[in-house]
Amino acid sequence: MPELPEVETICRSLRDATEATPPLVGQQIIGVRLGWPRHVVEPSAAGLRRRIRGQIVRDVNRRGKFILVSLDRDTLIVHLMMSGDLFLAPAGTRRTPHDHTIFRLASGWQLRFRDPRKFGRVFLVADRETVLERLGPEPLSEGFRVKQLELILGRHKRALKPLLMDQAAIAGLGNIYTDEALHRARLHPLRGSQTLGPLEIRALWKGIRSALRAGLRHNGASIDWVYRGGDFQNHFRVYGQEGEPCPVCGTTIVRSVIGQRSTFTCPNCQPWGKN
DNA sequence: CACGAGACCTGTTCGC
DNA sequence: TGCGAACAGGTCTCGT
Repeated sequence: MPELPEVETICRSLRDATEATPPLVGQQIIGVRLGWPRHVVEPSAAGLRRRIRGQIVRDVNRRGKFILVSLDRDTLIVHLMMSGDLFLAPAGTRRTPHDHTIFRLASGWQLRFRDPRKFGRVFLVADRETVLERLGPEPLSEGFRVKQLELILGRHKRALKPLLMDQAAIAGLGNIYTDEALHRARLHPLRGSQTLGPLEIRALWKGIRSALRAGLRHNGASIDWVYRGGDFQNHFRVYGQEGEPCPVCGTTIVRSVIGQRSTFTCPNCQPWGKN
């Protein structure tokens, strides 16, 4: 479930109290259960258990697709990968077989990392930059200007789609939002990054931001059995819409495979070969 | 440097 | 109904 809007939505839900759950900020971690120790990249499982005990959550933020839980001395970093979810639950609540990593809180609540496919990752580090240093810019930040996108596109000689999904180029885009952004920009995913004209670069910049903002407005997308909450899946223009009419021109959306990922395009709005 | 294939995992859905 | 294949929001590593 996790691209930038879904991860951001989860961060907000953890940071802020709701009628159902307390805020994570201010809570003290008193223990950890590691049902799938391979989730932990660093330090060792034993090191994580020892170091995290007693630390209080000071803030919850996001960088790219990473969730950053600021503690007194360290930062707990979680990457949800394909199937992860991070949420608060009362200690008494029954846990599913996929609630592998559980942080026990002094309040009696638990921070649970549920991850059926077990691809997710957990870090506990003093310097978060050791994990985040390779990430590209935040596409929704103030500083992300058309000029910066132009530089990124020009630095490489790659197809647009794999470049946009490269977290070192731009942080936060995944398979869904890349397709949605390219459709908004009316660009084919296989266009060479260095072949775009000024108007196309501006259109791509707008497309990226508007696709992400739309996702955020709907609290992200909930597709499979994973994730709850969001309903952006009901507003996809091309992703998963093979055989359906393009909402812009009515042409039938087609599916192809690019970089081993399903890719959805409108052949009319995003022509290939004719430009 | 750019790209494709394979690995890492489990669950759901689709076709026969 | 049953069973295997295909597929899933991500990233890493290896070979060309």
